[in-house]
Amino acid sequence: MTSESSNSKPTPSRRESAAQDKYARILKAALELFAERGFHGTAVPEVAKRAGVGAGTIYRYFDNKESLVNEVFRSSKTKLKGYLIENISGEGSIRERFHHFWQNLVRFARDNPVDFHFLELQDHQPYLDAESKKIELEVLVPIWALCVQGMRQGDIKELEAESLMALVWGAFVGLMKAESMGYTKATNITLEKAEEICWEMLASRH
Amino acid sequence: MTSESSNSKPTPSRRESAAQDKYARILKAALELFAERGFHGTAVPEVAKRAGVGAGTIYRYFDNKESLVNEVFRSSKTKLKGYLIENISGEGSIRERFHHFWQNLVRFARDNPVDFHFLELQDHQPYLDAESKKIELEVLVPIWALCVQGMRQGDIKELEAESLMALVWGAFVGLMKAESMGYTKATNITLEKAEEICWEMLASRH
DNA sequence: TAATTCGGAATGAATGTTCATTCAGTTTTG
DNA sequence: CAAAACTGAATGAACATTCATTCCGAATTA
Repeated sequence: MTSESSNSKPTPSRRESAAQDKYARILKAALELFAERGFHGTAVPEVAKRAGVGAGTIYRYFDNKESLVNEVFRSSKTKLKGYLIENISGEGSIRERFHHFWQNLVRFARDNPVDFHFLELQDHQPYLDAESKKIELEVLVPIWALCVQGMRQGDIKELEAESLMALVWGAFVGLMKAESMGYTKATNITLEKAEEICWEMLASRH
Repeated sequence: MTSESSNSKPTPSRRESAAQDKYARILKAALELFAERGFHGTAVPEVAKRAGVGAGTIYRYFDNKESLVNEVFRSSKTKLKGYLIENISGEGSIRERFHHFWQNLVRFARDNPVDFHFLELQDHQPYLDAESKKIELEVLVPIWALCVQGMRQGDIKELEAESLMALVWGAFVGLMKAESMGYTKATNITLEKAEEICWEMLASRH
């Protein structure tokens, strides 16, 4: 987006790397504030302050506030997508693949609590643009595939895949939300049990 | 809050009932807009317009915007609480009582989609006052009691009740959210299956 | 190499807008 | 008619965005 010589230079000149760094800092600051206070609750100059740049600088990297939040959203979703595809599309039983999926999800939430909070605890619909919606779907594809194959093999219940996914994903989010609200502590033990419990949601009886 | 004779007559003078009506209209308009655009995304004069009152009138009934959103929150939570306690605290097997709980939840979401959306699809934490937080907990009590008794009887898995509740509640919310995003349709059939699936989350293996 | 020039990047005060809240004047009620 | 309720234009604060100016690394010169 920011630097990027057409094809020639692999030397990222001091100026170029400063720009990359600045872009990243703005994105990070925006993520943190949006996660904490929501889109409308966050003032652009606050983002600038946290990123350590002038307010005007943000508009050199992003068209406007809405485009900023969309890039934040895509960045977080892409990160999530990266976590979720690990080990998933591969071999192994459906149960094993579900185990990988679950672990990936836990790992993502643990490694990136702010991204997770931003992605799940807000209603993004009103400002998402087409590209963001596309990425949103891409994230679901590998999980959907897992469900469908599981059904074909008879390991997973015969129910609309979308609904099953929503139940499992919702359960996980519910648990994380309960933790962030201080109702419970998502220990390793709890998460392992939750995995088993959620698997039972999917697993067909025998 | 608004009228309220110190102790004497329940004769709701024309003025009093007009006031009650106005109060209700403001609350309803605020709920709708907060559900749709969030707290910060909603302008007070918009609420006034939708309620069909002057902007200043809102401040005769509510101290400020934050107190308004808290009253909306309490109103919705109280409504939810009303639905949830029906048939729950009574007799019957744990499974039957779970069935009632589930039906109450479905009924609430069906009868009050806007309240449901408002309650579940927002991050309220930042503006909730003490009384609102208190009501939030009250809603959970009967469900918590169900879990605990179920565990004592050996019908429900031995896991922190808070975590189990979070999983089931989250699963339901996930399903509703998927529907509101157009990923799936929460038909009666789907909801019945979802009930069975969620019960299996709770049920101890014999 | 040291001095000078150059152009895009960065800045933050300035701008016009939107918002929560107030209040002076008007209407309704009893 | 006095008191209370209501109204929406007015107010000042906060906001998103702009833009005249400054800054800085690199290219050019000597």
